[in-house]
Amino acid sequence: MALKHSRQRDVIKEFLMTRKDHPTADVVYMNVRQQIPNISLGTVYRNLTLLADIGEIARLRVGDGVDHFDADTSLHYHFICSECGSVIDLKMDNIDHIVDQVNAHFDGNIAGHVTYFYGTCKDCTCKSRGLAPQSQPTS
Amino acid sequence: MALKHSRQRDVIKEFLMTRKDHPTADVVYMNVRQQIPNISLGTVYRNLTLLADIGEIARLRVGDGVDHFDADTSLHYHFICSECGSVIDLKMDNIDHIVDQVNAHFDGNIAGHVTYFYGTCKDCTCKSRGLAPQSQPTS
DNA sequence: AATGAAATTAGTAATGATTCTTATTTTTAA
DNA sequence: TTAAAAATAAGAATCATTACTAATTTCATT
Repeated sequence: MALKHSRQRDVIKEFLMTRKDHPTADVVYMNVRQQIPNISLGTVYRNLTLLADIGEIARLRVGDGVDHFDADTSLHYHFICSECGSVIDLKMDNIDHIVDQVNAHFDGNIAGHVTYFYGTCKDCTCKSRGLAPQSQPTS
Repeated sequence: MALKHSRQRDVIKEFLMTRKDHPTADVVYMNVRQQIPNISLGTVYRNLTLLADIGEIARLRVGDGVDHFDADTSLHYHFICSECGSVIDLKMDNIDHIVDQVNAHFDGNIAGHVTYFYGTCKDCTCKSRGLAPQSQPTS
């Protein structure tokens, strides 16, 4: 099944490249409709899956029950805010060495690992201290 | 809302303690029905969630779209076989030190991290080599 | 440029895990 | 014993995602 060009896929990929906040399929759908109003949600899902399968984008599973997508496929790690749910890129060294610790006691083939960090992001930490960065009512 | 005793919850917890393969809610449901035939799937979900919330069991999200549950709440890591989907306990040292690397470049509060390993388990590695441990047809 | 097979799409139905609702039953403190 | 609070069974609802299908688009070959 040779890949054929599609405008829908182009627009999806281009949108994702403009965002560094790791949007969900639904967010991609809502934004891409500004350029292709009658695009189908199924088309968004299919193309996100296809792009992830061929390695052009990354699918992020961060435990919130919804898949996130990232146009940056370089090795990096993510932080998920437990309060607002935002997914933030982290600057840190490669930690693949942790796999070595597993190999020492494990029969089987380790292909890799998934690691993400969670806690409270800067904005939510400020808010909970009553130092809301913008004017936001305390909910 | 003071916790009240319930046989359903007891049986669910007891079942989970007999298993080290991290069953899903549905597997818990099917097994627990042998002791409480008319237990409801909703009751299983509610109690698994409750037990996880009070820390008596752990909820595992391993990226396969289904929650797994573990009666062993001590710190340990898991391996997920990409072929058969089994979730296996790993023996390895605490790797919480990886959080230190994040703190160096991150404004916000890191509460912890989620790490799991994936690849091919021992059994599936053997099978793919044509060394099926039991008599299994090549699919 | 025309042809046609393969790929893609829009629209919609289906799926599957999980949560919610409600009327009924169970627990337990007083 | 009683009654309020908690828990339950059964089923409906939700939500993300996938599957289906008929129509459209792509593109290598005429």
